[in-house]
Amino acid sequence: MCQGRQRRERREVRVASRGQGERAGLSRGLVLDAAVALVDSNGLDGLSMRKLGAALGVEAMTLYHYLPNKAALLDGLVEWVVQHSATAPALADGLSWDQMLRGYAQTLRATLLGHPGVLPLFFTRPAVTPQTLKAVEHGLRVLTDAGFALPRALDMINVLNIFVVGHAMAEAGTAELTRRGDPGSAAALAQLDASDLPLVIEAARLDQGPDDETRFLFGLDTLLYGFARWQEPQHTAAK
Amino acid sequence: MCQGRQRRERREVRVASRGQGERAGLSRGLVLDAAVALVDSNGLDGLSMRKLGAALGVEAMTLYHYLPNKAALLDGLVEWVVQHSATAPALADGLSWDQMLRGYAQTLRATLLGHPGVLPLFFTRPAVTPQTLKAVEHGLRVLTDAGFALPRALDMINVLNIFVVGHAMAEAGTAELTRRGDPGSAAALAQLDASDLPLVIEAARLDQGPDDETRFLFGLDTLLYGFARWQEPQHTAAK
DNA sequence: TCTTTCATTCTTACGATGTAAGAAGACGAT
DNA sequence: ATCGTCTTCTTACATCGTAAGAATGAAAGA
Repeated sequence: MCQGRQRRERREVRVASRGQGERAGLSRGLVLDAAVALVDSNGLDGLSMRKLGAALGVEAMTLYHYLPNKAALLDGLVEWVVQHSATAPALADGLSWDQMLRGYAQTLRATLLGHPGVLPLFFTRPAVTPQTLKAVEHGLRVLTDAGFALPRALDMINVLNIFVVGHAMAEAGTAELTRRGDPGSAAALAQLDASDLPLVIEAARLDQGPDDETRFLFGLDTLLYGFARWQEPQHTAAK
Repeated sequence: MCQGRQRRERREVRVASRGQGERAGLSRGLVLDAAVALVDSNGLDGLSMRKLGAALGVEAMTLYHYLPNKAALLDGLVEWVVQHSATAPALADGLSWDQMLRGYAQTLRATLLGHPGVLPLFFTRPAVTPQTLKAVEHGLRVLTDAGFALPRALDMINVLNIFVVGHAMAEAGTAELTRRGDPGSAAALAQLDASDLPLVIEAARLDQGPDDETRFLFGLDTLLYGFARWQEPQHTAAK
């Protein structure tokens, strides 16, 4: 195994230690796996080419054989998360259009929250993969079959996506803030005249119970209820 | 340009040229003004302490007299945008609850799109300032007066905020993508079997007309229509 | 077997970044 | 003048993405 002679300095024994000149047996997939793991445990800021290389037992420049640059690595993270998302529930047949959208939204939220570090990338790197297009196609079919006009159906999917990603982002953002002390809001609140904000304070007091998921479901149900308005009546009963 | 014409200029020829040892007359406000201008023209990536210093005719380290670190600078950007937002329309009296929320959402969207580079910061840096709390208080009062339960009203404001910020972010994100070529989606689309996605293709063909604002208003109206469901009937006619 | 080729990995180096530490200049008060 | 204080600059360090090219080892042709 570790046949490395000590011509050079002795390397620290790490997970992926190799002898001198030995190959690491990498691939784009393995690099992305390691990158996601790194981001999951250390956040996006903790992802650098050098650290990723170290996690794989390799120098940073080696990674450029599998990815042209760091932007491609970030694209790969989004792609990875999308491909590891469990889309099966939402693609099941026999669901009504609102059940389908509900399942889709909840699955997407769970997927995104499973990798909060990758989340911000979803805004600037639209994940247009065969898989996501298939999902959109399926969604459009269910919605048009249910009596929604095609452009309307696309708007609905678009709005729903924005809400889900935005809500997950907000959840992950506040979670990260509370994780490291949250110095800002306390100071700002302290210097305010509380008597000027009776409703805010009362609401904060009442609102300690509901968690993020409850709030998410409130928004989701609101959207679905609002969508129903656009369903054209002559199709409501059609298969 | 006209830089380095002399070793040390004593007269103030340009905005940012000072004699040796002369003071720059900075302040936190001026630093933030310059930072916003820099981000507006060069994007978030174009903002570095050195570049910001150069824009102000000062070395990078000088900025640390007005801000403890770069995170505080980013916080300041969010604060700046919030404080320069025109909240007046939404705070006008005599509006129905849905008119108020509509105006608020449209004003917020316009503000955010006015500084797209700052936008991503809104997710991780909740702008809890006296001004925003005042706006929330006003919103809660209008909504409770209109017959919404207080926790429900807070959820509504929360969901609306997420939708507006999320939508603005998506708009700014795709705008930036098209600004620099958008190589990804074309390649992905080309290698797909178009016949598998008839609805997606038809929708894309039909959807060339509506712009971002139309889509935004669709989502906004959907939310407002959905919110109305929670209005408790005994108050609908009050005040 | 030797040699050529090629994929993979490493070394070195450059410019840019955030910022710690402290020196140095300018100014108001004594 | 001397002092403190505010402001600015200088220098330096670790870390970042990555360009250029050398070194290694495996596979393939001679």
